[in-house]
Amino acid sequence: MQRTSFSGMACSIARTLDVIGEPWSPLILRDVWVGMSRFEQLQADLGISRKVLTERLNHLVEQGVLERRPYDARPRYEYLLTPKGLELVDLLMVMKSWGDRWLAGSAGPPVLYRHHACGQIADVELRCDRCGEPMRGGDVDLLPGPGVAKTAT
Amino acid sequence: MQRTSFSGMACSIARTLDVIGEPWSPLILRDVWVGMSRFEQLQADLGISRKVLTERLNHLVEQGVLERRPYDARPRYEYLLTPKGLELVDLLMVMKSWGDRWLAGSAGPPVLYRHHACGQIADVELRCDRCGEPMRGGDVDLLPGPGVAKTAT
DNA sequence: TCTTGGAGTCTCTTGAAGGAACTCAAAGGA
DNA sequence: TCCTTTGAGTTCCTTCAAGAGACTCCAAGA
Repeated sequence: MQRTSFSGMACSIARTLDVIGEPWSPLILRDVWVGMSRFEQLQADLGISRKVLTERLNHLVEQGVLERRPYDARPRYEYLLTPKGLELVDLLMVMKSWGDRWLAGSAGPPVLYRHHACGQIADVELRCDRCGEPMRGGDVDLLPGPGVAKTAT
Repeated sequence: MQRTSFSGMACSIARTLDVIGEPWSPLILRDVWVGMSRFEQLQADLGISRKVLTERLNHLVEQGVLERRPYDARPRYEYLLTPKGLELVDLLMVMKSWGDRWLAGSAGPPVLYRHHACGQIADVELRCDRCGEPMRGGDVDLLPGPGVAKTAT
């Protein structure tokens, strides 16, 4: 995996990668999001080594993305999304759209989303939070912000 | 890095990770997006090992995310985003928003986006491509799609 | 002919990922 | 009371990717 940590870079993309950029982490997040919350379930579903799963879960809990909670009098725990983690699911939804579009082939999307608000099968679309118009890679200029060249505090 | 390939999974998130999930790949994409297109520039900016940079660039070219193009009569090449790659930038923009919100701290965002359409400093927001209402992790149900349990073709 | 510079390739070392066996603690059954 | 079961890790060993830096190759220009 990445032996070099990205967290020192003055870049929110790099910092985000330090939270969920390690191998398996996005898939763990996906599984927890859809309700697979226990160690054994995750391990069986992903086929990940138990050692790595332990490391990833610990990291995600430390980063405040998951919460570890006992669900029994015996030492049994489950992992749940925090609000911080739920907002990370945005990323998964965008990955799903891109994968559906470019990698699903003739078989079509493996999974569909039904949007609660309208009840339709839908995908996400990126829009400007100011004007509401579409906002994608080619639609912006980059400017230095206040946090440029500073480490996060 | 991930020794286990995710590409066999019937999941567009996993498949997308097989394209840009390796360490450094999203940062390479970011750099190319903002106009850093040459090997030496990328290596110097990221501090990545030359061997790994070569591997990543080759993989991204194979996957159709980048295009390798000579820019001189001498053997000199530059890397450019393909349309497939430009759509992947959606992912970077969402990572930037999340990182700004949860990791930037009091210093604030290192980088700002100015949206061409409205000229304002803005961030992306996820909306439903059917009804236009906000669409996030908690706003959808998952259904099996036509490509479920099939490998992509 | 020699030098320069971009774009890699090679080699060596370190350490993360895979895989499988082992541990631990509480509950429930014989 | 002791034994078994089960979820949740922990340990250990092997393999292979990442880091670091030296080396190569090739064409242009001095």
